[in-house]
Amino acid sequence: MDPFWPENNLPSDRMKAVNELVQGREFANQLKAILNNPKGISDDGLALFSREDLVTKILNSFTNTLSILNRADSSSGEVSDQFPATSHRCGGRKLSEDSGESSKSSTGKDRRGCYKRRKTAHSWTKESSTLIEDGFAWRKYGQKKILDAKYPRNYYRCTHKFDQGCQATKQVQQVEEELYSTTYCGHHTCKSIVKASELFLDSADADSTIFLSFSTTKGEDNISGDNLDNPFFPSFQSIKQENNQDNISSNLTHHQYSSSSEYLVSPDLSTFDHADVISGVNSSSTTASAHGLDMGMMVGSVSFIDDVLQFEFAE
DNA sequence: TAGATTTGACCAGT
DNA sequence: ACTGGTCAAATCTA
Repeated sequence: MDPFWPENNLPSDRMKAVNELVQGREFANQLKAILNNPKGISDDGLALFSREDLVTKILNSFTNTLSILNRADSSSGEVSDQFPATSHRCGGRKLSEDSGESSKSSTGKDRRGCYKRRKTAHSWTKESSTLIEDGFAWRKYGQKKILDAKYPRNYYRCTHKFDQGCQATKQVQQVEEELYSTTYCGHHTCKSIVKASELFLDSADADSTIFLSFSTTKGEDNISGDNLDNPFFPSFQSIKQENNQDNISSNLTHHQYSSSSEYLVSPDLSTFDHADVISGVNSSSTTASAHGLDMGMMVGSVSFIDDVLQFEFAE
């Protein structure tokens, strides 16, 4: 029997899940077509679909599929770490070990500690001198004194963890008086990703400078050879805004990524270990250019056209 | 009063 | 055994 699809699941659920995946594949194909077109413009000169829209659609497809699978999963009385969307609350824990026999639980209905620690998900670390507003809604769920650390570490999860099954988390560690290290784990699959996009799109006004970091460094272990020639493969990593363009070098935030950023239209196949250089920004046309200095040269430009990010790269 | 934060306990990984 | 990640009751706040 298929362990992922027990006998008592409704066939309609299976069909819904399949349909969601088929739809997601279709969106992914459209995205691939766009990525194969360096300018994101079709032959007739018209702009293709918004990449961000497609990414959102694909993520929604996954979220919906997970929800369906979760429903099916809970109805089967099993729990799965693969499908943690909305019922990630102790359902499958071996409660008999604790609830019935353990005397550790003070109330007898204490459910704390009911969790499965996630294996190392995609994560990336960002350091900055201030706490960063990244546009996502975070809920603090823990604070921990870390050995040899001067300050406690704060743990945040996405506010939409339970209503949308978003598994994104972040840890904020104050390293020094004015230095914070934020580690993001997992990607947002919630609607707030739109909010984040709007956040930086809206703020791309003429008075601000947009800093973009690119890297052409290959990942360690999960590069697919087929993608190496894709000009979007080493997609841009981060966006930082500063009001004073004179401070480009001093204000650059250094990022270390092991997967792509939330804003990216990226096949999520590369890893990054170096954020490189911003060359210049033309704020009047909201076009930015950037290049990586070491490991293979990459020059690219990014512009906002009708709220759609347009990428252009040249080797 | 609902949602967010605090905080001690629990548990997984090493 | 120890450390760090997560849970959930208690508490806070808008």
